[in-house]
Amino acid sequence: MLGGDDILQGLGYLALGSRLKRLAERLQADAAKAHARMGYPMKPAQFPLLAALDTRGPLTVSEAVDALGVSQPAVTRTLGSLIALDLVETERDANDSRVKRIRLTHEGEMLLLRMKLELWPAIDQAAGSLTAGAGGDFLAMVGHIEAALETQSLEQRTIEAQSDLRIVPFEKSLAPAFAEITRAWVEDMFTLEPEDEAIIEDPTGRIIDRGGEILFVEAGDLGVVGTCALMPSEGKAFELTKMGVLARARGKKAGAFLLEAVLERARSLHAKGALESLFLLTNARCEAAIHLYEKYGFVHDAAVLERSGARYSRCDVAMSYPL
Amino acid sequence: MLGGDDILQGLGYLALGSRLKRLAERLQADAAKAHARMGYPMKPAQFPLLAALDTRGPLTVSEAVDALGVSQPAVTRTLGSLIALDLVETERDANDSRVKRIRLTHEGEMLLLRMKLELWPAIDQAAGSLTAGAGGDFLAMVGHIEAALETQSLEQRTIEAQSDLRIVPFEKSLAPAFAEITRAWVEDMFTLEPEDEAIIEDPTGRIIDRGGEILFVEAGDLGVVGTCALMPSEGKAFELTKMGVLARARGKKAGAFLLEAVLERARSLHAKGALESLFLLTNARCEAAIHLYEKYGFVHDAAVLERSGARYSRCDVAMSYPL
DNA sequence: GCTTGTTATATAACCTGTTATATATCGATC
DNA sequence: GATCGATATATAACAGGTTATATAACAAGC
Repeated sequence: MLGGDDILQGLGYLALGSRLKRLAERLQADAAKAHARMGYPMKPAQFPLLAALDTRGPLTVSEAVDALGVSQPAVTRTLGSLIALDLVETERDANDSRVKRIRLTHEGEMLLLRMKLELWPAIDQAAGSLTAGAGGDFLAMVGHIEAALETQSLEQRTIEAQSDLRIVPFEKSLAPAFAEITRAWVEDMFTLEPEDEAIIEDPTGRIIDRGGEILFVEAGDLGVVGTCALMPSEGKAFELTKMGVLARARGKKAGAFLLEAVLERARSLHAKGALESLFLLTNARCEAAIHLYEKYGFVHDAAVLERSGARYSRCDVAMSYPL
Repeated sequence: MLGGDDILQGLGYLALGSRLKRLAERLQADAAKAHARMGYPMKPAQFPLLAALDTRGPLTVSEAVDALGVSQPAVTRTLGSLIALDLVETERDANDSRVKRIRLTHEGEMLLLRMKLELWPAIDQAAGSLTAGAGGDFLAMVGHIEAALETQSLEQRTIEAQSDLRIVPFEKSLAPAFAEITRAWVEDMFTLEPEDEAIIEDPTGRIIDRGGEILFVEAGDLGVVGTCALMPSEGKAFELTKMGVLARARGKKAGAFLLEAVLERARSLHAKGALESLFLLTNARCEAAIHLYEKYGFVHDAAVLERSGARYSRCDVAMSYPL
């Protein structure tokens, strides 16, 4: 059924919801087939309610909601379909006419008796055999996850796991931020050269319109605090350039976050055939930056230095990124 | 969210489908919340397709079906919603105009880039924390189950795990079978007494109409091969009686199966207040039967023998069932 | 070159879950 | 005892999965 390798598996925990849903659909479809084969007039969504009535005796709608852990409309609908099959019946409570008490009919009890003896043990055994040899008690793990979700929702856990860094793509209104950030770090360590000026003045013309990209990183309340560009060079070679993060955002790993994003874009452009090679030019005094570049896979490349190093007088280090 | 104890947990593997569905709904709902919080215009069902396009490049609809493991209409619908959001676009294949190739738009690529960096690692980590300490690798187990399902469907496994025994409740057309089975075993070991004759002649009047029950067991091609009755006695005491299985069905455990069903009915009647006590009368020569009764919880009871033993001359053993 | 089966995608109808909201009744308070 | 918030159930609309079937284009054989 699953042809080739499975994308959902590759996504790890991210796609767990989709994956469990897919698995659940299959299990329910097979359970429905088994019930149909035995001639039981039931849909799989109905038997949790039947089972609840069997083990707990008559229940009100609210009690059933509580016992099954599904929404109240889900119970109301299932109830309707079971009444249509004459398997359950309802009566209003004598004391409180809002509440409806659900009980099995005799027919329902007999059907349930047959299912419990004839089919359910087989399904239970079959499902058990699916998980056998999987290296643990699957039901217990599902129970553990349900309990963990009760303690703290996935959404809450996500918020806690999340950093406040955001990626923002270039748009005209961000041109001043691009200039400001670039000026800040260049003037801090070097002096602004004509090449810098030209790019800062017209990022749209020099980068965007020529097929390049500029990304920004935003750090929560601090707003845009960093930028980095992929600028087309000779042929399909691109230069990673103008990477800088404002001093006030140090320590938030904004640089690494931004570099990751830019490299992701470079790989995507490479996959589309728009980009064939990627290099960068820098200066040996930028130790932290060079360390970061190395960490993300850039390698020192003398050939690049020779070919393009003359663009900036400050440039004495060149690196390229293996694609 | 789950009030009190959870019926689905109590059902074991039987309700695994419903339970996984419930869990998946929660995970997807939380993932949707997280995406909404970040301002991404996406529904959780869409991101498997986006992720597939991201990691595999442009895909045809069929390739996406294959990669995601969902049905083709599901992909077609998701595709429609992503096109409406301008995140993907399609083009007809040049060679085969039936096939539609899906690719990310630039906007889609940028959104995906942001999600991949800003949110997905947090969701992945959060979901991972849910399963931490559950005593095993949950993802690996899910993968194992998926693989096991590929090998053999749950339905096939169910068929193999199933015996061919069935329970059939009384109806008029089964009165002759009731008589035949009862005659067979009584006449085999004893002689038919007036009490036997009366019940055999009119099971409806003597048992059913008085609130009793008669169940039959059917063994595949052999048809109905056994029966057993719950007959109202004094007050709310019931007698388990006329239990017999035809010789040709020996070795299929039909007796145990039937007894289980009858006791289930007795417990149900007890829960409703219709039955207060249950006893049976037999003869010491019926060793196999007595052994079975003991196995299922009946205990020898001299008081019962004294009170009701006179009904049959063959009776020298009485037992009662603790409720 | 027409027919006929196969393949790729689209559409329809249904299932079962959800959330949001309506309705009816209860219970408590003024 | 009228009102008003809370509670029990019903209804409506939507989400995302399914199966079954329709439509269009390709491919192969006569």
